[in-house]
Amino acid sequence: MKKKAEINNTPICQVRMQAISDAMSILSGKWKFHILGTLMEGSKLGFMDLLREVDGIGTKMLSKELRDLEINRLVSRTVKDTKPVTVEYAITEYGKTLSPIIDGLANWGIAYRKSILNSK
Amino acid sequence: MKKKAEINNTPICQVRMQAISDAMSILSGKWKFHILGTLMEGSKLGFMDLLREVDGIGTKMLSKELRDLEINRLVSRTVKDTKPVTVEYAITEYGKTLSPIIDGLANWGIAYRKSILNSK
DNA sequence: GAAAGTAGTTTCCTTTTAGAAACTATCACT
DNA sequence: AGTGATAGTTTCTAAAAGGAAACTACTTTC
Repeated sequence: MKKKAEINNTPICQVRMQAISDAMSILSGKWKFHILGTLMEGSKLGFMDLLREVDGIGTKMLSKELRDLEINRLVSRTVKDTKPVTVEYAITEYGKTLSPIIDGLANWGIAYRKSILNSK
Repeated sequence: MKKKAEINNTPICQVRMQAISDAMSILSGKWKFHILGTLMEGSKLGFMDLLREVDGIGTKMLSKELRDLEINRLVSRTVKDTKPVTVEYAITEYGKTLSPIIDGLANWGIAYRKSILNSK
């Protein structure tokens, strides 16, 4: 005689689900992981550097994604008073806490490719 | 005199980036993690069970997301020849390999909430 | 003074994603 | 014969995401 949700009704599950939604809303979009991954490799990159490194991205998306990441304190933006004004984007200490997740995702993706090749 | 991408031009980085794209394309969408998380808690659930457990999802999305997960071998679908036909959805062994990632994401999301509260 | 590099913004358009509601189809119970 | 449960599909629509190209604005170099 169960009509309502049972499994996901526990407070622990609801907190977990909410946490996953939070994390995904911050990391969603086509480019976030690529930008973060690039900044984790080579710290302190300019806008044009990122535009070259992140294959396929355009200025509008790069600008928007960097703003999102900055708002969430995962990336820092520093304007330098150089001759032609330059901007330094870098990953923050807080942003670095994502690296286990990014590594996990990358390794899972690599294993996934292998499992497809092996299953043929 | 660098004009082209340097960091992400290494084969290792390209494989990593591709792997992240692969993983995200499989796990993208609003509901995948919720469905997987639910199936990890309570194995063997029917369509209507999932509809009740996954708060807010509709039949169209549930059906579509389950199909995607099944195609990627993360979820199994078994039709039982019961009186009114029932279907059992369960997470596969392969799907379970995602649990460290889901846990990582959940824990990061929980920490993120806390960091926001503390920074006030 | 024209070209090229810095860092973006704006506009317009297409594609993708998601949701609500209605519908199909089968079976059991009353 | 009507109600309610199973498991979906279909249609129509709205909102979000993404991209190409043009544009701003400033500076240095040729």
